[in-house]
Amino acid sequence: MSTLRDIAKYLNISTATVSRALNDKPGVSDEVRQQVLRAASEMNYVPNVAAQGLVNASTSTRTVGFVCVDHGMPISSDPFYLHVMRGAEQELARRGYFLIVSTVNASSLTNAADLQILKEKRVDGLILAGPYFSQRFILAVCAAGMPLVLVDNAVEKTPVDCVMASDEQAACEAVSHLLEHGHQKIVAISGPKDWASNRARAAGYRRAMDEANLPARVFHQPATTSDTGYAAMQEVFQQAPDVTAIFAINDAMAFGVMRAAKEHGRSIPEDLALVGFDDVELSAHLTPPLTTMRVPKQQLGILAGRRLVDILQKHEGEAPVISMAAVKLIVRNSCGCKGDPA
Amino acid sequence: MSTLRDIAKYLNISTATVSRALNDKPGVSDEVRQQVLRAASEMNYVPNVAAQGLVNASTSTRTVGFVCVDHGMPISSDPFYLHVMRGAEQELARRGYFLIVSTVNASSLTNAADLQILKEKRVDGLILAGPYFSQRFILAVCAAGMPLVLVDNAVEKTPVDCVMASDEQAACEAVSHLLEHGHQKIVAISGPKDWASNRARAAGYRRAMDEANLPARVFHQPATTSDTGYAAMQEVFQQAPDVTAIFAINDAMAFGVMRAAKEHGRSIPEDLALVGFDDVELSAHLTPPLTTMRVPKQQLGILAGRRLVDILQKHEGEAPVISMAAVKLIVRNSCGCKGDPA
DNA sequence: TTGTATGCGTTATCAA
DNA sequence: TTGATAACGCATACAA
Repeated sequence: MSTLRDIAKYLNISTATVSRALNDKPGVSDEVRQQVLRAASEMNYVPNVAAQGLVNASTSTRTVGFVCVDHGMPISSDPFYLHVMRGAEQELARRGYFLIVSTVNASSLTNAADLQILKEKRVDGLILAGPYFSQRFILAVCAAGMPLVLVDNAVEKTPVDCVMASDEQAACEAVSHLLEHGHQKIVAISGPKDWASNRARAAGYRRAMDEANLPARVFHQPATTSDTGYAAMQEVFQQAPDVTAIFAINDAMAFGVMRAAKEHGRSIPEDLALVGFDDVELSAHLTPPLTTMRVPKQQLGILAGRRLVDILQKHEGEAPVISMAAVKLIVRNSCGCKGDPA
Repeated sequence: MSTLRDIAKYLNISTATVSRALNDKPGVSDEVRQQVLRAASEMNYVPNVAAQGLVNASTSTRTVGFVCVDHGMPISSDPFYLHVMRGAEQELARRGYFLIVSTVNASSLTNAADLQILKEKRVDGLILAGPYFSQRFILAVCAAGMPLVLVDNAVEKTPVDCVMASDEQAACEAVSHLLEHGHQKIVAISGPKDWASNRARAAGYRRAMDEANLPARVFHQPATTSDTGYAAMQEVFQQAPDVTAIFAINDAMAFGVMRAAKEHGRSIPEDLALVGFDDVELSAHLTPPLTTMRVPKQQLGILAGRRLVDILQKHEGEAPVISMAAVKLIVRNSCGCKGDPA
């Protein structure tokens, strides 16, 4: 409840000195600095953000925004980004920042600059989570001078800070696992081509196939849901009925694959091997349990938060960096490996 | 980017008048008011929260905090409160408020008033989600004059705003379903006695048993996780080996029950019927699929957000209210009902 | 090293 | 109905 002035009065010095001492600025004798620090803690001083935010734009709100887009789908079935958010919040809190979360619906994403959170200058920086943000939108935010970190997204030409899973390599590993099982006719099922993670994962698939001198084929869908996985599988059954293994670009699509396979009387993994990607909660509990690549969702958030604070505190000096979190193969049964005895 | 002064200058009037017009305060002619409103929208005026927050505490930050506690457990396995948060964010955004999320660890919950979010006066009100907040803590927050809405929690004597599921009635319904299957020896498995939802659900169980003139017995555990569900089940097998049906206070505990039953060679539902509570994502996908009571998690958040804004805007006039969201029985197989042909 | 003075954008008080 | 002006709490340019 006490203010800078209270401390100044108490010590019979000026508020300017108190401010300098508290902010580790030069121009204060060590002795006075100590006194101020002690008094501040005794008097339970807490800076007033509003006042700080008001002063010449140099200062900050120590708040960042976490934005993801509500794409109609029942997000409840995919708490992926919620876990990312948790990670971000955790890291941000550790470094003294607060997190404002905001879900925008896809339609309001056209005009870049009418994110309420931006207009009101409530945040020092933004974490944009998910592939639904368009290049144009992202670049517009950048152009507005707002520090930015992308999660599970990336822009093509311009360098922008982002954190991804190591999609390409992990996809390659997933497909290699299928190859080790002896499969040769392996097809990939994916969502939109222009999503960064899809692109990278498809590339990993292609590399693995190429290294094995096998032809690659990717079936694209407009989304990466269970339903589109199902739809993709119908295509596969029609156009490539002899495939023996599927690499699904994410677990949700893999679920659709399982449903389609069951309807076609193909049992997994005997008649059709399957590997997913993400390792969402459900995957371990399906029949058969899904072999998949585990993306460290919370760590993605931690990395994003950490990077954003670095940018904020270093006054955006350095060039953008791309962070990639390691992904782990989780062997369960859908690939053909034997299950746990349990 | 434009300020009050910009508008004032543009219209050749004073900032005071502009402020009054924009805030629907009396003392402005309709004509001027119209002009101001038009100019504001033309000039793309957005109020500066920092400045508003600085001025005599009368004004607000239009921000509320959503805090839940990190209780060591891998929260990832239970995104319950994340869904609540989504609901809150959605409703709050609709009413022009922002949401700061904050996860505190259990240990820092002792000193009520050192929630950073409170000290810094960043929020106008708080949503406290989950049963982990102690009475003392909650009352301390209230005493600090911070508007407050509880979710899935409630205090004993003092009236505090809160939103719950209709736990008592739903539990009664769940147990009734078991009774309709002809079960008589039905036992309840629960967590801590002093959690509001556990108390209410146990009461519902007791009422149903009582109405059927059957003896009731509740096995308590220190938490409501899969592991404690498993532990509780061990007790049941020892102390009441002849039970034929279990009412688990939540799905997580039900998962533990299923595991224990399998180990004891009791198959569900043939040898042991089971009903859970919450309907988390996983429940539909277990073998057998879990019959359970569906708690509308997102709606809980919506209700909490709505109530908090009401409090904030009505200047905390009226008395606290308890909102209870309806809960729906989801019949699957663990209770003994036949499954879907699918 | 320290203090004085000013401004940030808004609301509130008081006078016109 | 309007306008001038003083706060709000802090950071900083400038003077001492």
